[in-house]
Amino acid sequence: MTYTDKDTFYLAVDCVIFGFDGAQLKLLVYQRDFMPEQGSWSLMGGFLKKGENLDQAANRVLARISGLKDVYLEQLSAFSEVNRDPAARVISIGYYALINIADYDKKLLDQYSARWFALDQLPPLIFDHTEILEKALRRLKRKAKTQPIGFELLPTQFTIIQLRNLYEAIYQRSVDPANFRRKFLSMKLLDRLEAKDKTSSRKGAYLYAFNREKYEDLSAKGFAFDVTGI
Amino acid sequence: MTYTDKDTFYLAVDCVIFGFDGAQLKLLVYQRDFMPEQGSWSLMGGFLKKGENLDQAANRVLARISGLKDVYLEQLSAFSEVNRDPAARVISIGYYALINIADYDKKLLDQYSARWFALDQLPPLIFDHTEILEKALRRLKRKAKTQPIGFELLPTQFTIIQLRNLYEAIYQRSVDPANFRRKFLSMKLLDRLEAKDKTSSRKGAYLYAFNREKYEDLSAKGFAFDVTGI
DNA sequence: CCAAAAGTGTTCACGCTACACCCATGC
DNA sequence: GCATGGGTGTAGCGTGAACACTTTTGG
Repeated sequence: MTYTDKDTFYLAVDCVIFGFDGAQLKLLVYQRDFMPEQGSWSLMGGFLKKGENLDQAANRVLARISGLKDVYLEQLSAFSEVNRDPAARVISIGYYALINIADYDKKLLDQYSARWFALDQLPPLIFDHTEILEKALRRLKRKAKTQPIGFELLPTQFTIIQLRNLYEAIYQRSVDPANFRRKFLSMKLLDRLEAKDKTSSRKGAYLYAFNREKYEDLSAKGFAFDVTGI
Repeated sequence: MTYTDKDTFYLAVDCVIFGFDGAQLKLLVYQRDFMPEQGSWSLMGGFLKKGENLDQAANRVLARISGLKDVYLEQLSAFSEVNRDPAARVISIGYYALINIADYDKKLLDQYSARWFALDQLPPLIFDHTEILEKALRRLKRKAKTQPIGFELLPTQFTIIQLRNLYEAIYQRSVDPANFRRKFLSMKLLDRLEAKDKTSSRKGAYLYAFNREKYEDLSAKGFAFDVTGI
């Protein structure tokens, strides 16, 4: 071995898992079943194994608690304070995931003592997990303006109003319905479907679907998704 | 130890070091003096030690090759492909630094077989260092629009034209002089000095200094640095 | 017909863009 | 006085913000 005089470290991944219930942005956390801090609320995490890279480790951890694969998952950054985990020197790589909360298998909640919390009702989290969450939130707020990642949090069919509710939840402020609608439809990335959602009005609201192929096409031609001015 | 059944890993930091010579954005790289890939061009890097966090390790590495402290340094992300370093499993945390190239101690170039390269004249880099560089460039391009980090690459006194040259170098495109000047001065973060720089014209161009105190003040009051529309 | 939610139109102000123009200075 | 780069003025266009307005439907 070439680097035998160098130190080695435990490496963990911790996942900030976001979901959207139609009104609020929510976070999936669980109660640790091992020491230290057994019983305290924690982000879903796990240790990196020799044969895998960090993205693979994060996907493995996410699949375990959510039952989901092919989920939007993005690396945040490394958290390395010397005493962040009192039990041992562990460097953690933060990730955040966006999942459609309706796809989530509720049976897993009991199995892992997990719970969805609204962001303003979160219990205290262990270690530096609140810091990881804050980084995830900042990243989500930034990315949602310039990448079409909001759709990851919605069902495949959704109304413009639901989409607006999502953006209002992410940015914690109200958004003008008329301008939001125009802004999004002007990008021509949403296909209007025949069906209407009549659960919240007599008139009914058209359902739309995000046309990812069209987005990829336009992106290749220099188009930039942008809803900075909503 | 609590996690004794878990794997451990070497952890490295690799620094993308940017400088600006007045016309071009440049990158400081060096020739490795140890195996593997001895003699190949590489980002400046080093291994994390037990008693320090990643930011400290990156600053240590940077101080060694540049002789500089208190340099702008920001974490990019983790690079963890299983075979990225053929000699051993090493997870690297990428960083990028912005330094005033005039402050740089040229004596260190020989000492470390280091060299400044223009971005379009870079030699091949080892491992995944080109990927780290690309991430650094994307980050720099994004950040320079919304944070006053460009000044880190300039002397404390500079003309508006020099500042514009820097932005043109970062974004690889020409920028309208009139609009750039107005945009920057409208933020009122630059103090105009008495002195003029007469090296490139008879008339002379006023020197300016970035007023960081004013920036901090305004930021606290909700002001957002923004040159997106240059 | 009415209430309520979905969806459209219209005006205004501001900021980016482009480019014409003026200014200061050394030779 | 004129060439050269530094610096200012300004008209036009596009877009976000605000809010009034029309549409649709079940009761």
